[in-house]
Order: sequence, then structure tokens, then C-alpha cells
Amino acid sequence: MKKTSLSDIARALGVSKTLVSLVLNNRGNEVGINKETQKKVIKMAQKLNYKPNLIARGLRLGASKTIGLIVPNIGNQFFANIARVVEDEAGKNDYRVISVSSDENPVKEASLIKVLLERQIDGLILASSLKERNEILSLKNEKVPFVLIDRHFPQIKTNYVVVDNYSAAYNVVTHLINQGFKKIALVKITPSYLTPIKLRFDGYREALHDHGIRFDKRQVKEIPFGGIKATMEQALPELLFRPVSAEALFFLNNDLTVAGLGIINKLGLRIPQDVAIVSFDDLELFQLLYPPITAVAQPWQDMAKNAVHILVQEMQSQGKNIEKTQIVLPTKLEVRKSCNKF
Amino acid sequence: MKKTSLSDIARALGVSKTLVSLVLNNRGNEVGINKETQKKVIKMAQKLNYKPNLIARGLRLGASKTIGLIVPNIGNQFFANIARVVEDEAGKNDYRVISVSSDENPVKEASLIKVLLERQIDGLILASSLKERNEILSLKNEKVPFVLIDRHFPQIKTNYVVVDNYSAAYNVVTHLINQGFKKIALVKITPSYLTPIKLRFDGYREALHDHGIRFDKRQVKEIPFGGIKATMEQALPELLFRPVSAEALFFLNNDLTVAGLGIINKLGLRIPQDVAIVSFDDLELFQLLYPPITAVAQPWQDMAKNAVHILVQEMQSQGKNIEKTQIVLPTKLEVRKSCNKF
DNA sequence: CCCGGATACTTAAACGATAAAACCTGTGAT
DNA sequence: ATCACAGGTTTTATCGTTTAAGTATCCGGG
Repeated sequence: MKKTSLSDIARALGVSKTLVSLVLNNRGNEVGINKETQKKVIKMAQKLNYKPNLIARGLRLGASKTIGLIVPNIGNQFFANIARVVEDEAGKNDYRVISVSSDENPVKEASLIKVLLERQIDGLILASSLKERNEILSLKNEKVPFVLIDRHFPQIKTNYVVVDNYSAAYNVVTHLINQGFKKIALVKITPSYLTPIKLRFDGYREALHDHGIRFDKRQVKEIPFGGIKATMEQALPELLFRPVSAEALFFLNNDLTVAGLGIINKLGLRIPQDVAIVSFDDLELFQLLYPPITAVAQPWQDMAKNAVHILVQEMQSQGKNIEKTQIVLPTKLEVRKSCNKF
Repeated sequence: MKKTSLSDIARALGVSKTLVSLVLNNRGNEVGINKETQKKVIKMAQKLNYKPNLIARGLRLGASKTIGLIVPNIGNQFFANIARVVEDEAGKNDYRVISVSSDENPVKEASLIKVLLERQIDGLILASSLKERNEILSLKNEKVPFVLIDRHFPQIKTNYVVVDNYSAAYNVVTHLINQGFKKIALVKITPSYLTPIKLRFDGYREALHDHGIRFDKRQVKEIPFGGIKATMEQALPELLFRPVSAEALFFLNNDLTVAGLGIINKLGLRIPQDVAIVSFDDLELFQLLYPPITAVAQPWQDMAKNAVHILVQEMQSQGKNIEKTQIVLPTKLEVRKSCNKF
């Protein structure tokens, strides 16, 4: 049974498909189509189970009513949360979302951008792992509406919604120092050129510095996105035992924290007596761990909402070169027992 | 700067757009187009930064190369995992995924199905919360390729990929009984007409029965998807204290377990001394809780892969009425200390 | 009796791509 | 000289929708 098109309805009623289109788009009155005719059309549309073909409409109107969402991994709880909110907010404006995962791989990401553009997305939200700003600049050139989320490029004037990573990290480290910890190690995710990672690192260093603690690069480990578990297994002992002997660990995202906790558990170390823990990114279960894990809670709901709103605005201001919007949201440090000084 | 189309390239070179199309689809040799001409076309396409318009192609070919994924909530870790694998597997066949969340609401889900069909998706994977089988049947009638995942309708002959919910639950309860627990309470999610929930419930009852324990309906609580926290707060005390005094709790999904653990923690109860815990759905952090939580691990990777493969097969067998595929995968009971008899 | 203007509708073109069929031109065989 | 045929390319139609620009009919006013 083939799908019903406008022409099918038109043929069945002996009218033109323009008329049918007009009626079904509620423009019947506006252009003055007989009420009776309108009723007939609507009835027939129902009878034939007509569904507009949005692909055809998209082609004609030059708008797909689809947005792309690029994240490192939708399987990650943080980005899954964001995806959910993006879906809802976009849906309110009749946009649907194609989400794709870049695996923190700039090459993959560039190719995903291309795929999405070929699909004629009307806009793009991206938590980009791009290094070179070229792709971003060419998005700008091609006048694709887009909003950066979670990660931004300070040198380029774009829309973005991020958190104040620097202050967040600074506050974490300050809190640890105030608790009496001196040897504070940092576990970063690579690629480390990502702006939030850099800023968190800066906050870490600056806080140490401001409190008269010397930065020691042996206290910093980089864990590649692709091999978190394996690398963590190697890295943690190097941080926790001689000669570094870190007293506190600051993990820069939720994947790292989860993997790190696993290793610490395996090593039989106690938190916080043997090592204190702070996580960037909060997960619901962190409060239920023993002890509960101190974490930087990111306002993912606000981030996603803002991103969609900015994007929708830009998509609707067809072509007009409106001001780019930058939003930096605060985070909340959820202090729990994992970083108590014993 | 307007986007480049086939005609732009054709005009620039003084050839027909058919020729350009043929060349860029690598059918140049096949239909015998001069190598020189081919080179010129390819060069010009690059120069003009040509990207095929997949919407136009989709309209012409009657295929959008897009599939829909309907889940209760992509924010939920279980479905986020599934979404990630679906994305990857679909991507291998050049399909992109539009995922939407139904919130376990059949009305919303029906409307989402309509939206997706209007967008001319080529196929659908759904973890359906539909009650009436009507919508599913009409999908069948409209010959939309689809695969049910996680939840199926036993009375209808469709593709599906599910786990053996009955046995999984039966084994959980048997394990608890073998550990020495007798008063085993069940915490279900509503809507409770969902096949997996029904089957888990059946497994629970049957296991009790087979071990000579009387089923007591006061030991069963239903928690609505929309208000898990609030309802749990009420429900748990009713299960844990007199007159029910459950010794063990079996939560039927990860949201319930997480919420439940929160309440148990708040009530100051010890696991498993005061109450033993088993979760349907495993989360990575469950092993790191104190004590680690016993859980039924679902093979989400296999589920998603199978679903996509079946769907791709069906989408590619244009119209031919191929056999429907049913897959029931085993789960794995991860026994941890949360259900040790003290 | 003609004109202007409603009222109610239709025609044709366009969006960008692809498929089927048709069209040249030259060459070698008959 | 004629035909078949291969090589190379174009023409036309089509997917389903929307939009700009008509057309046909009727009515009342001058």
C-alpha cells in the first residue's frame, strides 16, 4: 500500500493539489477557500491516512527542521543528560535531533560534521573535540547556525554555553588545601588541548600557586579517552605511592572518576584516609558511595536549554547576522566526605 | 554564499547535470564517461565545495537513510548505552539515527511514531511503552520495517530482541531464597503492562511458589515513571517495616535501584543486614558501592547490535516479506555482597 | 454594458537529485 | 553507401511539496 500524497487527495476530490496543500496547512481561510471544500479535503486526508512528507517539504522550503548534536559519547551520562534536554527543547520548536558521537576524535568529528551538513541540518550543537579551529571557522563561513557547548574556542567569536571551568577547579583545589591536603594530584583526560581541560588545569595550578604550594608535574597524569581503564591502572599507583605519594586525587571527568574509584578499590585503599577524592562531574550514585564523593556538579540542564534557545533564535533569524551569544554558567561544588581530612 | 548543487557544477563545465551526477556517484566508468571529463567534474566539485543534498536524494530515491529510535528516556544509562551502539552500527551502513524519548507515555509515543514516519525514516527500533497493540499492528500494515527492543508483544509476529526476563527474575529470587531470605519484596515500575515487567513479575512469583513461599501482594509496590523519588519515599517504609518487614528488595530497573538506595541510605538501614538488595540492570558504579550491589546485567551491546542488523536486513530487502526474527538473549546475574545472608 | 473587485480555484515552476530513454558522432563491417 | 554499434553525453520525467502568478465566474456600481 503506497503512501498517500497530496496529489492522491487532489485526484480523489477532483481539485488541485495546491488547494489541498493550502487547506492542510490551515491557510484555507486566509486565501479564501470554501468551507465546504475545506471540510471535504480534511475528511479525505484522514480517510486516506495522509501524512505530509517532510523530506519533500524540506527540499522545497530549504529547511529540514533537524538539528545535529555532536558529543564525544552519548553513552556517557553527562552527555546523555544533555542529549535528553536538547531533544525536549528542540522538540518544542518541532526540531528533531540527530546525535552522533565523536569519540574525542577530531578526524571522526570533521567527517560527522560533513555528514550532518549533507543531511541539511538547520543547525548544530557541538561539544567539539576539534583541535584546529579551521573546521569551526568554515562552519562560520558557510553560515551554518551552531552553538558550542561544554567546550569553546576563546579566540573565535561564536555562540557558546560553557561552565566556569577555571573557577570550578580553583575552588576544588582551594577546598582541598583548606582541608589540609598538600599533595594534590590531577588526572586529566586527553586530548588535553580541550579548553575545559586546559582551564581546569589552569585553575588547579593557580590555586596551588596562590597557596604557596609548588606545582609538580609528576602529580599530573593524562589518560587517553580510548583506554581509560588500562591507563588508569598504571597511572594511579604512580601517583599514590612513592615518590609522589599524593594525598588527594582530582579527576577531571566522570569516566575518570569511575575508573579511578575502581582501581582504588582494587588497591584496597581507603577514602579519604589513604587518598581523598574529588570528581569533576557529579553522578547521582556518587552520594551513595562509601564515602560519598565530593564532586563539581555541572548545570547540564541549563547548558542544554540555553544552547537550544540560542540555536533556535539563530536559525529563525534567517541569514540576518545577529550577535553571537556567550554564556558561562557557574558550577556547584558538592562537598561530601571523600575529601574530608581524617 | 549559496550551497553548490549539481547544476552549478554542470553549468560551470557546460555539461549536463546527469553527467555530473553519474561521475560523482562513481558510475562514470560503468556508463562510459570520458576519463578526462570525469577528472574535470571531480575537480570542479571540489573547487565549488560541493556536498550532495541528501534530502533531495532522499526524495528522489524514496529512502532517507535515517532510522528512528524510540526509548523511554535516552537520559537513562541503559538506553543511552543502547543508543550509542545503535548509532555505531547504523552508521556502518550509512544510516543516521533520530532518537526520541517517550517517557513511558503511550500517547506521546504514538505521536512520536507519527512524527518519525512523516520524516520518512526507513526503519524504526523501539523500546515501546505502548499498551494497545494497535499502533504496532498499523506499523506492520504500513510495512514500516521495525524491530522491537527490550520490550515485545508476544501475540504479534514482529522482529524483536529482548532478554529472558522471566528466567532472570526467577534466578534472582531463587538465589535470594537459597541465601536464606524468605520475605522478598518487589519494586516494579509502571506502566506494569510492559512485557518485561510482567515477565519479571511472573518469574518472581513462580520462584516463590516453587520454593513453597506464599505470594503476598503487600510485598509488591508499583512506582510510576514520572514520580519515582516521591513514591519510593512512601513505598519503601511500607515494605521494610511492619507488618510486611521485607528482608530483601528486588528493584526492577536501574532508576528504581538508584532511588531506592537513596531512601535506604536516608533511613539509615544497613545492606544486607537490615535489607538485602538486588537490581535488575547493572550500573558500573554498583560494584563500587558499599556493599556492592547484586544485579542482573543485560547484554545491551548485543541487544542493540542485533536490533540494528535485523533492521538493516529488512530495510534492504525492499518490500519482500522476509521472515521476522525473534531473539531472546540471556542475562547474567552478577552476585555481589548486597544480598549475602549476614 | 462594462469595469473593478471579490471569491474560489488552477497552472506552472521550483527545490536538487536520479533513472530511463533518447540522442549524436564516428567507425568498421557488409 | 548502409547499417550496427560503441562511446559519450543530453533530454525528460519524477519524487512531494510550496509559491507566485494566473484564470474563471459572479456581483454591484457607474
